[in-house]
Amino acid sequence: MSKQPQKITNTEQNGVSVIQSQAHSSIANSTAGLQQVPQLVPVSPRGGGKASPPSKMKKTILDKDSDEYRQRRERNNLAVKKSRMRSKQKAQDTQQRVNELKEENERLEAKIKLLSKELSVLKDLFLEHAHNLADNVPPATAATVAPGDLCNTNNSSQ
Amino acid sequence: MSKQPQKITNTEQNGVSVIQSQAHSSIANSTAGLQQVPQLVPVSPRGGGKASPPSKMKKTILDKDSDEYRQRRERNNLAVKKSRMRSKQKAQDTQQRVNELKEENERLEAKIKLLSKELSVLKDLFLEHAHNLADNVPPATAATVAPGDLCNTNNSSQ
DNA sequence: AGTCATTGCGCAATGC
DNA sequence: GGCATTGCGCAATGAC
Repeated sequence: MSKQPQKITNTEQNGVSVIQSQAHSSIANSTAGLQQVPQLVPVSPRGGGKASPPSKMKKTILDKDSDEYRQRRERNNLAVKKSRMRSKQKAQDTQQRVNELKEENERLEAKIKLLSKELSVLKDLFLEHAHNLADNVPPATAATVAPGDLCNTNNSSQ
Repeated sequence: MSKQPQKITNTEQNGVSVIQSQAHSSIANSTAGLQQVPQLVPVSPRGGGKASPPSKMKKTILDKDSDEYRQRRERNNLAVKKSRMRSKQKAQDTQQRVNELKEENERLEAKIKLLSKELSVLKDLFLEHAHNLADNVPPATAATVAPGDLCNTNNSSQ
């Protein structure tokens, strides 16, 4: 969201475009030789001889052709790649976890069904028996059971 | 500590795409007034009469300064952004799904525990009663129960 | 001050 | 032709 009718394409600095190149030297560009043309080197930060720490200015402009720059880039590229790989892996793992959990869920649900069934059978049996007893002789332990407590097949937890 | 980059995978943005040759050039881009050097025309990829549609050669080299090019880029950038947003959203959703499933899992597990408990209580009661009966009078329906079937609290599915 | 890790972004190739 | 995906490099920023 947000797009203006403008074709900006570049990372401009805070007002100072730091672009510099040229000198297509050799540097081991095993990657590829690039070259940019513009050469805009910002003047020194401040004509002053002093440098105030609490200041908030851009640091040394980075030289694109610098050896260090290239090295830094390369390292970062590597790090980026690593990071992305890891990120992707994680996403994949998460997805798999979902599948596993789903399976587990089904398993549990099946178990619940089974237990419920067992329970209901047992309860019915029990009730039936209790009736029989009541029909003939006064129950002994049967009455102790408190059927109301165990007879709710529909277990409602929260 | 890791490895050294040694691949020549480079598709730098600035430097044109290195399709299959080592042609690269181009310049930068800028936002404000920076001139570019739109002079970059890779030679024809195939030296031949070409003109065969079914051929698999690169098409006209794209001009960076072309209006259409810019437009195409802009569109793609938009699409990319959208795609990435969606991707991220999806990952997030998946993560949440994991959480939900985990919760559900716990719930189910608790329920199982409860049912198991109920079942065991009922069974014990039942057995006890059966014993009582056996002690006094020969059982009637109690024998029909086949305790072995219902007494495995530890339900082991597959 | 120095390093790696993350992240937004644009480019280009490629898959529909 | 067009959008969607994806890998990649760059740069800013975060976390040590």
